[in-house]
Amino acid sequence: MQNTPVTLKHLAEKLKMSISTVSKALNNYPTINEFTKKRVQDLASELHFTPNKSAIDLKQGRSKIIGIILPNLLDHFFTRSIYGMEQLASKHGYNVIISQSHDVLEKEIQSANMLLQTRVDGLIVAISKHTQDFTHFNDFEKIGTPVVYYTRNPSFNGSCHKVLCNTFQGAYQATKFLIERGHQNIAYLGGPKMISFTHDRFNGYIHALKDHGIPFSAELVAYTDFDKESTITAIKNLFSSEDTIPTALVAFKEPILFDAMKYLRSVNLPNFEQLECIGFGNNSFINYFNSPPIASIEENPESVGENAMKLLLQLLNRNIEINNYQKIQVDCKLVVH
Amino acid sequence: MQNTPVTLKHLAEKLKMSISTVSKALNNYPTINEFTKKRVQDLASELHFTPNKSAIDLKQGRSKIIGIILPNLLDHFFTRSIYGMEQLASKHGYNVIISQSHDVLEKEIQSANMLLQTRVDGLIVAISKHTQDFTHFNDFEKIGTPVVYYTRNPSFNGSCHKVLCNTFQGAYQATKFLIERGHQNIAYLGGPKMISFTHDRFNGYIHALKDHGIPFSAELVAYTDFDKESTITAIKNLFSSEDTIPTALVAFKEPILFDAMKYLRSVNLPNFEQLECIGFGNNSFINYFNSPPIASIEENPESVGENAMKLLLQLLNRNIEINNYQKIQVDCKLVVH
DNA sequence: AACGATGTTTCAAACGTTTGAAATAATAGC
DNA sequence: GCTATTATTTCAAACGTTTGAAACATCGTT
Repeated sequence: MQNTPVTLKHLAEKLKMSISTVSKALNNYPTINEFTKKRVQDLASELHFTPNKSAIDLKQGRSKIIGIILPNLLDHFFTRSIYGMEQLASKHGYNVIISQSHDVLEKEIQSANMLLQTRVDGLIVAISKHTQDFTHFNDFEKIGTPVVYYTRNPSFNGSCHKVLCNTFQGAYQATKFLIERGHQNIAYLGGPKMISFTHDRFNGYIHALKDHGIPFSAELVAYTDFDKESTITAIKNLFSSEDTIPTALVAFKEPILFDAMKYLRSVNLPNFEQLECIGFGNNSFINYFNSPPIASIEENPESVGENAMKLLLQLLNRNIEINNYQKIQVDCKLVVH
Repeated sequence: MQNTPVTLKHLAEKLKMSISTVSKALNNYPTINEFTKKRVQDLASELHFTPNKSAIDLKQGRSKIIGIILPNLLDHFFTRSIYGMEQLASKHGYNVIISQSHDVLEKEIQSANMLLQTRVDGLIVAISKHTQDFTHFNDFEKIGTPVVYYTRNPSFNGSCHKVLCNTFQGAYQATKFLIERGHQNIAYLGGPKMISFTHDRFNGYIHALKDHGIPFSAELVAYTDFDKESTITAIKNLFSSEDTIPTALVAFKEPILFDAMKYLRSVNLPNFEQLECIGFGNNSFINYFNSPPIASIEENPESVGENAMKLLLQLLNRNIEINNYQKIQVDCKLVVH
């Protein structure tokens, strides 16, 4: 009933050899005699020796930890992206620490400081929607810790590494799909204007219209701030004009779309059953919907996460120079239900 | 453009004082002159001094980190429970490291070892569904690190700390609710038999029937292994007998319930619209369902998480002796939709 | 018997902190 | 002007590792 962890020193004393021999034996140094190695390793596993990570990290000046800061864990996009990151990280001997900002700048700064103290070897971050100032992230780069931004595109131009969803392409594809199904009046329901990709998505929508010779109508576009009331207001606007009643809808994010559809059903929109909707997300619960959206724009979060981690690992291995800023886009995929 | 983190030594040299003075000034020791403190603190923040956590942890023999091992982050139960844990932990100066086992024993052991090396101060764990052997967790207690099991009840009896959902009470309430709405043929769709609370839930169901004088019928009970096929088989069984067609259903977990409802709708079950269902979970997407279950059993994961963390903190502060094993149950709440 | 060569182990410093004890400085009392 | 007291700073060891350099052991050559 030992109450304190076994150390190299303990092992050394029991085996009557020096600490360095024990250390080297455990790390399989070629200069150490094979028989000695066996003796050491046997005792180590017998006593459940577990090296003290703090000591190693301190000595080595690295932590083998990747920090991840993201808004929250309730959005499946993020949890799925974590999956991609973790897989790759652990394959390269890194662990991850996840910290939620809850989309609050204050908390994001706290998380950053925590990870700075932890001396993470690298940082992957989906910034909060309020982040305009980036000094809390610059601190990492100042000490040589690479930072990769993902999903949420920071507002400064160029001088950072980023991995983004090709959200333009996603919106384009969805719009095109609806056009090809014969729709002319396709509405676009956008998200908060402060989020970077709100505009990219809008552009995808616009370009698809243009490429197919469909005139753009401002009456078919509205924005919501994510909350239910604001979504309903937007939807009311979209469906209020006499001449251009939407027959299809592309929405910024599925929960918004669901709110919209629920509302439209509740007010008995004429031709509700004919209305064809597509949102970003591909939420797994769509399977259970009674009248699901016709398709979803799958953003492949696992792949986004994996790409972000891959880039970070390349930066850590100096396969890519830290100031050779990269921008990677991961394509979306239209999933028809 | 400094490329290495600022240390106490740097500060000491710049200020021409000893490292200990700097350290004590930053830690606000009463013996240090106020003016000195100010000088030190000013320079520290000017140079963005960030203490090296590895060094502190090593010196202090603790990490101020709580390890959390759980099956996955895709289940909202777990992400919501994390919220409760994190809140409380950070209030007490602890950070958390989350590690997913993906319900695979192998990965759970890996996670445990990682956290053991990290020398977490405490561990909270929802065991994988295959965990029978607990040696990888006993290693923590051997070195005095308290372990709290939550949600998933380990199979050994008594000698561990645990925080569980009062899943018996949840099932009881749901069943009672259905009885009071006039149902006599209430089916129970259970989960995998290896998961501890499958049986507790069944017992809740049984006791509610008994307390209200409704005879138990084995034909109204079936089990699924979580996958869709197995759920459908179970549902077929439940609805196959002539005399006892269920008019209500209590299900082990909402996704299972959704699969079941989807199937029943697809085969045009007579009186499908009258069928009243309740599942464990209270998934937020139920809001968007066209014909939602009549109610949900809300397991209050935030509260479960918070209670687990609270217990762990009490163990860390020695407000509760480590071998004074605690069992805490958190009540469920029936949410009518 | 002395000499390398080779194989194996140990020494000792370092990583960045913390902290009790010791040293020094400043001040007051007489 | 000396001592006692108090305020402030510094010393030095320690936490558990890693690792290049140095030390030691063994053995075959000549």
